[in-house]
Amino acid sequence: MTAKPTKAPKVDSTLSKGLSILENLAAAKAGKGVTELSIELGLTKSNTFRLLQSLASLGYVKHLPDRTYATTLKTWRVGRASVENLNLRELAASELRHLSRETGEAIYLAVRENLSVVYIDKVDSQKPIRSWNAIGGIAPLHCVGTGKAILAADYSNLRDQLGKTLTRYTNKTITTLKMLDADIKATLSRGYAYDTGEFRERIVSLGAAITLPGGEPVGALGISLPDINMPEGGEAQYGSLVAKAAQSISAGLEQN
Amino acid sequence: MTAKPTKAPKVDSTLSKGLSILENLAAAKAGKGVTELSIELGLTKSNTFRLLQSLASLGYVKHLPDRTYATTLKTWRVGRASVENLNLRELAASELRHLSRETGEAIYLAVRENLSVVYIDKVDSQKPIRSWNAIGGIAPLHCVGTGKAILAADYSNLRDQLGKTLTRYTNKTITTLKMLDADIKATLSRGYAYDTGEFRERIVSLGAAITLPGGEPVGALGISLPDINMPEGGEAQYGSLVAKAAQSISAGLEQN
DNA sequence: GATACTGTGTCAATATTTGAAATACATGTA
DNA sequence: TACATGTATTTCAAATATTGACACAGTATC
Repeated sequence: MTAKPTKAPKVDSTLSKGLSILENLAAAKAGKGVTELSIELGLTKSNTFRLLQSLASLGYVKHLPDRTYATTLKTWRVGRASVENLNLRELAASELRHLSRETGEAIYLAVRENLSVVYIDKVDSQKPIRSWNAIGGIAPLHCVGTGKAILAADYSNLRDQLGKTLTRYTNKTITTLKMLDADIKATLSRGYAYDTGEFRERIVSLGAAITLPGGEPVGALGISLPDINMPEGGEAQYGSLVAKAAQSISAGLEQN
Repeated sequence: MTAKPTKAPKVDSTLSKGLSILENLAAAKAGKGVTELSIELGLTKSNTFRLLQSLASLGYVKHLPDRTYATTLKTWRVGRASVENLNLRELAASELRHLSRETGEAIYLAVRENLSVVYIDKVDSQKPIRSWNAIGGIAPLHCVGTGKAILAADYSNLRDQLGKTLTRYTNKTITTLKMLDADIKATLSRGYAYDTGEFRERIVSLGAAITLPGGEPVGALGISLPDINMPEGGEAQYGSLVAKAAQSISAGLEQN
């Protein structure tokens, strides 16, 4: 599926296995034993054991008293360092709060990663009925507000990377490039992207891209809410709010 | 320094080198080239190159157009996941027991959920007259010890999410942001939060936040008791007890 | 105390990783 | 344009580091 079409990957197997253990452990609620891990990952027990030893020596996992293994916070620290150097979060923080205050809905800061957006920061909704997405969560580029905003900002490049048909998530999802072309055009003329429930049933979102001086998108802001929370004329209102906020951050980048 | 005194470490070198590249790249402000990396890490260029290829195939680093390599957000997501599954209860269990032994009062472990704290663990009071709260119960952030401690640890973010006026529960409840500002300031200087009966009439509580190395709060410890149980000078005594316990858990996180 | 699981250690076979050196590419300089 | 210098890639044979099978050691369960 993620096969590189032109090149043979040729990944170092030790590294690959070690990282897959780390991923598995990081995603686990509780520690796991050698046998359990080896089965899940399709490795031999000895191999799994040795890799765990190595990861433990390196400080990435720890050996719990109940003889299971779990990730340490080193994993977290390494990852955290990498987003800190992308100081978008800092730059966007005040606008996130502003949007939250204005709308009371969930506000997201997202960046693109391949054909998805990754949420790198958010402010939770203050309303009882709310949409939910964890920081670190991902969503497909072609069906959420933030994603479509980024897409629109770099469409000539990104369009070709999308497959011929787009994965459907709801009955509102845009699944053909032709339909997407029209939607992107509308997005550009409006100044914000509008997702009418194309990823999650009944969850709508508005998004606007944060761009570098040259116009290259580095991320996007989004407002996400259950459709029943949407007030009369909310689309235009929230849309222009998010667009203005994104513009303001983009302007801040200029003087960097 | 971290040498295992009894055992030979015997770490898989490929894994070790790969992770050190990842660490180095994550800590870097900008992308780095093969040569630069190989020199910094004391590896040969070929070796570095191959490992970078592998990491790229696995999605942990990306090859930028300027021929340098930088970490992707995958690194961050893996780490983030590990924090979300942090088993706070286990880590905090011994401190909960310790606080219970020292004070005999009800001890709580809480995490934030939007503008409330949720109690995820507790040790019941051993005294006949006691306060009570179920595991899974919630309380507003702005009026209990655990909540105010968390608030204080991330005030710049959380302050704006609070409404203009705060819900009143007792005649002690802090209901304006201005008053809250002052209380948070006092909390920070003391090292623990003090609730004088602001949520439940005549139930006071002390709280201190458990924080990640960066300072981000992941939860809080609290002691809750009927005011008539409070001994002479109990505020400072219990306050510093809970603060010390929370610090100890936080410190435990560091060296993970 | 036997059974059936786990986790941990050993070791030879060999597949995998490695470093040196050759090559390609980019950029700058005359 | 040719040349020089600095990168990034590729190749490939050598050998080391990794691997899986198996043996062993704990623990829990019956």
